[in-house]
Amino acid sequence: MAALTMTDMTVPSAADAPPVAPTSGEEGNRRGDIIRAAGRLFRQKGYNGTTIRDIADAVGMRSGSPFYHFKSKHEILFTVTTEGIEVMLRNLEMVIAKGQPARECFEDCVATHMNYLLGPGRDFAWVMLYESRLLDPAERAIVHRMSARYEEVFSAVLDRLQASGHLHDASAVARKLILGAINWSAQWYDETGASDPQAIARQLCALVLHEKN
Amino acid sequence: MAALTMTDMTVPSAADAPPVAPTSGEEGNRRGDIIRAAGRLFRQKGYNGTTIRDIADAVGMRSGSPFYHFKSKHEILFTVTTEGIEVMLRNLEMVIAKGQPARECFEDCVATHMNYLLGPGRDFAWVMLYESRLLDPAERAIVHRMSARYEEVFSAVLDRLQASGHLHDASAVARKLILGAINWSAQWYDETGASDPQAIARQLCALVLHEKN
DNA sequence: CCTACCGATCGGTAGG
DNA sequence: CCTACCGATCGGTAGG
Repeated sequence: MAALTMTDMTVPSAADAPPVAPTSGEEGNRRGDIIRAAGRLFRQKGYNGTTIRDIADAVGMRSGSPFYHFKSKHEILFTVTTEGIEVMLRNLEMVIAKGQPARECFEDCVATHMNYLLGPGRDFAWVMLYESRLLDPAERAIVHRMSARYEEVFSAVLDRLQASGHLHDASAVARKLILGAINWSAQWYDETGASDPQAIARQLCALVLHEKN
Repeated sequence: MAALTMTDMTVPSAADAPPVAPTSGEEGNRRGDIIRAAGRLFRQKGYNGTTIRDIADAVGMRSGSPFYHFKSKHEILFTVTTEGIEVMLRNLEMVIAKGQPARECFEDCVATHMNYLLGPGRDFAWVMLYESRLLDPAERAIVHRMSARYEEVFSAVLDRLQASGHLHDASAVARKLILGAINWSAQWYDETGASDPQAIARQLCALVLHEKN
């Protein structure tokens, strides 16, 4: 479960060069390449519809080579999935640490969630949402625990929203409904080239919140 | 695209008995058996994670026999998918035909949608929502057209809701957000044994609507 | 709807 | 990270 921190990868020094020259003219971190390619393919064709050969092709490897970096296809799925939740949870906690008023905090949380979901986290978040159920029970339990942690934190935001009179219902069902509206956007964002994530987040807030001016 | 009408299947007369005696002691419609078993398996393990042998086993056939009823595995997926949308669209149009006031109509639509999604349509609706993207482009286009038709009808309901002052935003994005909150319930309904579909529908309405008493 | 089967493909490994 | 390969499984078919 070690964070992949692919987000903050910077240009590595020449000393990091792998022992064997990479196929492309790039630097290192072939492991990260595999994860990113796998994420994209898993989203497009599903986990079971993607072969190790697809992934290897996408990063310019031969079919046996991904197993030098991961011990199984399942481990690739697990890594993509946890990358997805970890980033989302980290983002959420950073927003909350700002200590904004309830309403501003909520809108910021939603916007941040959507910015990742529809932007850089497109593949990772999608795989977490729709493919992680194909993991083994033990792995799925870990993922489930992390998702539960996310909801727990999000729940506190909703509680404050209710206390400030902006939200009437902060129950578990209401929380699921709101998160559903948010997460579902990954399904339709592409086809409607319309709004940006930020704007969608604002519309969601307006839909659910009661203004107190 | 012919409706399967598995919903209104009743006890067939003895004259409908298949030429070859079925393995189990039951009546007919092995095709319907296959569709139902496939729906359940596709939801549990995904389309690509389900084999023809899984489906055949589930209905007590040998692995080659499903191809007597369907010309390919894809055709099974397509049939399950269209069954899902057709029923949902039919249900929606029946509710609208009642001619209720905007607010009552909306709540009825949501409740009906959720009753099918979380009840008898669990497998069909799930496959439509999450597995139909694995269809061929041509088949997917048909499914997409039917979903668009559903949204179109649903959109008219939202427009009336806006006209009556119960909803501020009836835009395409708002529609997607509302449908997302509804559809996402299929993801969490099982684990939280709490509310029934009806109650969830009511909470969704309260969350989104402005009361005008 | 069964028997018997096929060609293709898949995840994964040994050995370097 | 490549070469070369394996056993298992898969969707689908011929013929009855």
